Amino acid sequence: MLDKIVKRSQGYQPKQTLFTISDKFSTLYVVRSGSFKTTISASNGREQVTGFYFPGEFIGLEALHMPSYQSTAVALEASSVCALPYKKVQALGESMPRLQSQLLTRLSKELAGDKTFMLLLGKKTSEEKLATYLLSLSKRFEHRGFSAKEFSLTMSRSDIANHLGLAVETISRVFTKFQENGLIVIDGKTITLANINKIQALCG
Amino acid sequence: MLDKIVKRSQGYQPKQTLFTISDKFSTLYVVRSGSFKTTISASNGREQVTGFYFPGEFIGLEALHMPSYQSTAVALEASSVCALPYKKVQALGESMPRLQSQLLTRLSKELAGDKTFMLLLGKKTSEEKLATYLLSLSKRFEHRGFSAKEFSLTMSRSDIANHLGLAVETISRVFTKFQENGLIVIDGKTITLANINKIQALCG
DNA sequence: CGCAACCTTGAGACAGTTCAAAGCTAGTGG
DNA sequence: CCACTAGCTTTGAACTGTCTCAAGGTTGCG
Repeated sequence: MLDKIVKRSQGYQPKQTLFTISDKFSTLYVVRSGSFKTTISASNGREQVTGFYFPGEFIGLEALHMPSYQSTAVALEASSVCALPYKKVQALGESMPRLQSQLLTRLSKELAGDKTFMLLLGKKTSEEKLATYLLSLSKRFEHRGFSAKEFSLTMSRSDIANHLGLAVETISRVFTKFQENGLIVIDGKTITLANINKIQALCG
Repeated sequence: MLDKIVKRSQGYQPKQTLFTISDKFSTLYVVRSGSFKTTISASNGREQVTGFYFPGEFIGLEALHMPSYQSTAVALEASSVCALPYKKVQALGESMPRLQSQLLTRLSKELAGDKTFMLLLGKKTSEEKLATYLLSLSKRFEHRGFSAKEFSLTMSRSDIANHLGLAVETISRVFTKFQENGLIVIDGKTITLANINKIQALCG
């Protein structure tokens, strides 16, 4: 269905920018391969990682009907995307309510996810935060047909820490503790969830 | 436009529930008068206030195309809403792309707001949090044609604290400090922003 | 008017931060 | 193919913003 409006499928290098807050909004992106992070920043330079995006997921939904993007999106590794020029999506949507409906579904799911994430940021301890985060990644990968137990952490410790509202050092310590307790095994960028039940129990 | 699908306009008492997480999703609500809060809760009983809603604002958007609501909505004062049965919204949307477009806009704005809120929860100090919150309320009221400087805090200190990821005691202390520094004046439930520039400067 | 819920203030405790330094890893060019 | 460097990660130790606990004030409803 979307084939008709995919403008191009483009490659990105690690740290390459997909769009910036100051860019005019024109295009929705769907991750084809690799992974991305989105960030927003406060006036004083502090940054918040607002999300990570994997194959099949939409980037830029929060900018729909806005003059410009509301965040900055950056590739975490060698990645590629499908670009959906929004004008075409909209034009096609007029005759295909299903398409708009698809978008509504994606948006409301991301919204629901963000509300859940507020609970994490506002109420959880560092261990609960990391446990919840790892499990959420696991479920997303599983949903897309990948292993729920073993996957690659393409984002840096610092990105994870920032996203979860913690200092890098804290994340590092919790990773170490989880490993000592046999919950996970880390080998380079690859993490294995050795005891998903125990991780689940730690989520709070 | 929406007149055709408004099912009823109903009144709610303080603390009365609009919907619960366990309720089947069927209806979108638009606040007509008063105010509401939405919350989600963790398995262990901890709760997070995910948002406050004032006249003209939609409640329940994150449940679109979901089997059930994703949060609980409760009236903060005597309030009323317009109920939009989603089936009718959807049916009408087929022939009126504008309507779906309206929904997309609302959703993406709420999404953008939530991303900004992550920055607050993850990176700001207690003073920055409260300053940002007060200013955000001020802008929302101004946008709807009410005073930007003086309005009623219909939610409890405890709701504010919870929403901002702080303890009630901390919020109380910051309110006191802001008052001592001449930033605000509080009289019962009414707050006056005495020095918006200074508050703005504190937002971080 | 009296009770229950809410708000404020104080003092001590602690989770997570900051600062500092050493270990590791991956990418680059000779 | 190895040596070198820059950036990332880990670990330790001291510090601090916010929380928790406790108690006294205030508000508003019935």
